[in-house]
Formats: sequence, structure tokens, C-alpha cells
Amino acid sequence: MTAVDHNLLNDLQARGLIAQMTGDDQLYTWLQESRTLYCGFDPTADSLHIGSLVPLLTLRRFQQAGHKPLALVGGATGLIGDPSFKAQERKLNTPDIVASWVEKLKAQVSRFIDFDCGESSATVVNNLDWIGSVSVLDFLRDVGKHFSINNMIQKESVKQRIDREGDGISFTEFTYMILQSYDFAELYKHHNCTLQIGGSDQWGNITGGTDLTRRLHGAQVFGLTLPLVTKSDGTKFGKTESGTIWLDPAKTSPYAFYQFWLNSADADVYKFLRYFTFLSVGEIDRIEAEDKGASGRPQAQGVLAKEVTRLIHGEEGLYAAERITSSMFSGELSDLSESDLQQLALDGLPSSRLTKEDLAKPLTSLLADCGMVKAGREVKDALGRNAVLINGEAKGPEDNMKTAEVFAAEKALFGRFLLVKLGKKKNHLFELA
RNA sequence: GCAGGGGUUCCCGAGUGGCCAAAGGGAUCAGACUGUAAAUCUGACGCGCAAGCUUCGGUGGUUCGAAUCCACCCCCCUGCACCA
Repeated sequence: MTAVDHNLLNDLQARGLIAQMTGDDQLYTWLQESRTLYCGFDPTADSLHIGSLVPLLTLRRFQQAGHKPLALVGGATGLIGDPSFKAQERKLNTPDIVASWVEKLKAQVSRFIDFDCGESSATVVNNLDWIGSVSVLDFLRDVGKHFSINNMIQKESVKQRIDREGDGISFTEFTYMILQSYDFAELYKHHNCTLQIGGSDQWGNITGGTDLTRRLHGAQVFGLTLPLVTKSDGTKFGKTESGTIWLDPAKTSPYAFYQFWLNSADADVYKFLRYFTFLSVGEIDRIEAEDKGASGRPQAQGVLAKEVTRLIHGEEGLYAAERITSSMFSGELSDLSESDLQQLALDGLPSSRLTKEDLAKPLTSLLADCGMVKAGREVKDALGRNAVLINGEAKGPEDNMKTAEVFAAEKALFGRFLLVKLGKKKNHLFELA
């Protein structure tokens, strides 16, 4: 059996990963032996995004410390919708869609935890398996009776919805907490699961579960929440203008993923290293100290991008991301071979083929249509500032209507590749058809 | 059902007959400075290369002219009433 790392909670603490926990000291003692814990992920999309990364990685930290993780995919709760700290009632997804998402999340979650490591091997469970078969009357009599509406409406997580002038909260969403509480009680009963972890927005749901388990089974179980990831500038973590950063490489390429982390602000990057990597706290402190002492560009963002990309997309994904990054930001296009250019597109550099019709469009339309920018106006602005480079050559507003000319085969690398750079960070590879 | 309040460009939020593609803030994009950072400053920010075109819940109407006025409709909120 795996040796239990008695220092786990201290490490989590040092990483800033503990927002709240039930039974403070008792949990320390409790975790001196190998325990079973769970964390839930609701299928609200066909992929998880980096918002779920902290709980996911924490599950892994527990497993590495010798505990047994259960990853719960919310096939049932996903049909209801968690109202916690949500401003508005959400629209329901159809059961077949949720079911298909459940399958995707199961596969995704499975990559982070080990299913074959003896006693602490992980298990994936789906709460539809037990909630789906409970009758309404049984549920109301056996579970509902343990919940006091008076207490439920006091929960911070739904308070704003209840007090709200605008949208209120439906009975459906209000019930969510009871379902999640029931999950914990069930997992205790059938898997001897005694700890639930989750984002700090889950506190109300988690304590609901510890209470219910005590009432139904007379057992003490624990809850621990992880901090909400915030950015120093106050904007939402995990979103860029081009959208959410997904874990699915088909939705967010490893290159885009790598770039996301590489662009972390100095004020956030050391915190992110503690949250999102398995580097030791000591190692991270050392990096921080070195960066503080050195002038110029810190090494932290590079380390962060490398570690997290490897964690999510593996060595290959990381290699692809680094390849593209070094080609695109070194500025030396001549270093690239023909096969290099071909590979870049496969590696996830945005790319497209240029047809004759494309060459008839103004640059503004062309670059907007291929997704580089949202509207032609941005291209116009960039052209006016010499911020559009085609194969390294700056283009101006007068070139806007000369698409065929600037994308002429004679100017293309190897007669067919044209690399467009807009601003500092946007690159797109065109291949002449 | 009755009474009252409200629906404005990605978000918040001004605007109550022409000077409105619509203040201000946020977000976002680009430039300068840098380090593919932050802060700051500059520009852009409905669509369009442009001429121009399309917007202020919906549909009609009044008017030379409507986001602004009128009618009807839809949706949301708050009270009150009512019924299973």
C-alpha cells in the first residue's frame, strides 16, 4: 500500500490552496491515514476548462499523497444546474446532450488521476447512477426532510439570487444543493468517502453534504474548498477575447494554451505556479527570488507555461507549442524549412488555404474571415500603424486592396506559404491553394 | 387579472423629438514604452476599403425628422388580488 504523505495539508496550505475546511485540526489527524475523497465536475459543456484545473490537480495531489480519489461526473446534477453564486437562472440542457458531455468529461478527468496504483487507484462515478433511480417521494421523505429551508436560504451562495430584484431562483436550482449533499452521503455509504473538495463556491453544497451524511449515517465527513483563481487586474481568470481556455486540444490548441500561461502577469505568475504545477513550494520560491534579483524578463512565465502545458497536453503537445512559439517570436522566418512550415499548421498554428476568391478580397475582409480579428476595422487600424507583417514585411493601408499582390506566389516561402503577423501576438499561416 | 417600474450598441449605464451610431465606465484590439508583463499615454471599438448601410424588446403609426411621442403586442421585476 502507498505510504501516506502526512504533510499534504501543510503543502496545500503553503500553496495557498486551502480556502476553507471543516473540522480544522480533525482533518489533519484524519488524513494521517489513507482516505477516500471526491470532487464533482458537472457537464455544462463538452470539455472542462482551466477553471476546473485547480480541483482536478488537487485531486491528483491527494492521490500522490496516498489517498483514493473519486472523480464524480454530474450526470444528474448537470441536468439541474448549480445556482451557487450564479447571477442568473440557467437554461436546461437536454438529457442526451448532458449524457454525451458526461462521456467526454469522464475521459478528460481520467487523464489526471491514476486508475492503477493499488489501494489508492481512482474511480470515476456518475451521480445519475444513484439519483436517477430515486423516486420523488422517497427523495422527499428520506432526504428532503433533513433540510431546513430556513437554513438553505441563509446560504451565501444563493442569497443574492433570493434577494435579487431581477431574476430570482427556481425551485429546480434551489434543490441542487440537496442533490449534491445526497451525493456525498451516497459516496460515504458505498465508497467510504469521507472528504469532499471543490472550489470555494461549493462551500455551501459541501457543508450540506457533511450535515446530511451525519444525519443519515451518523458519520463525520469533511469538506475542503480551494480558492477561486483571481487575477491581480480584476479581470476574469481563464478567458481571453478569443474565448475560454479549454482543456480539450481540439477546442484550445496546445499552442494557444501555452501562450495563455506565458502571458500571465508578474503579479499572478508565482501564485499560478503554486496552484497549477507540481513544482515544490521551495522551488517556486527560489524562482521568485531569482526573478526579483534579475532585471529584465522573468523566467516564471516560461516555467509555468511549460509545466502546465506538459501536464495537460503531454510532452508532444508541449513540444508543438514551444516549436511554434520559438518560430513565431524569434522573428527569423528564414530558419524554417518547408516541412517545418507544414508541421506548424499541424501543431496548431492557426492556418488556412488561400483560394483565388480570397485574393480578390480586401485584406480587412480576408484577415477577419480567417478569424485573426473580429472585424475588419481592427485590420485597418493595424495597417495604419504598420502592425501587419506578411512574411516579415510591414504592410500599410495602401496595401489593403492589393491582396493578390501581397500574397503573390513569388513572395511566398517555398512558393506557397505566407505568414501573416498582426500586432505582436497574432499569427496566421496561409498556404496558396 | 389590477396597479406600478423596466427592456439602449459585449457588459454596466446615460440619453426623453433634430447637434445620436447614441455620454461615461469596464472589457477588448492596435501603437508608444517594455519583457509576447504590469502601470501609463495614444488610437480604435455596429458593419463596410470606401461611397454608404443597419441599430436602441417587436409591429404599426404621428412627424419634414423618433432611441425619444402614440397604439397594440412580447418579455422581466415589484406590490396587490384571485384560483387549484
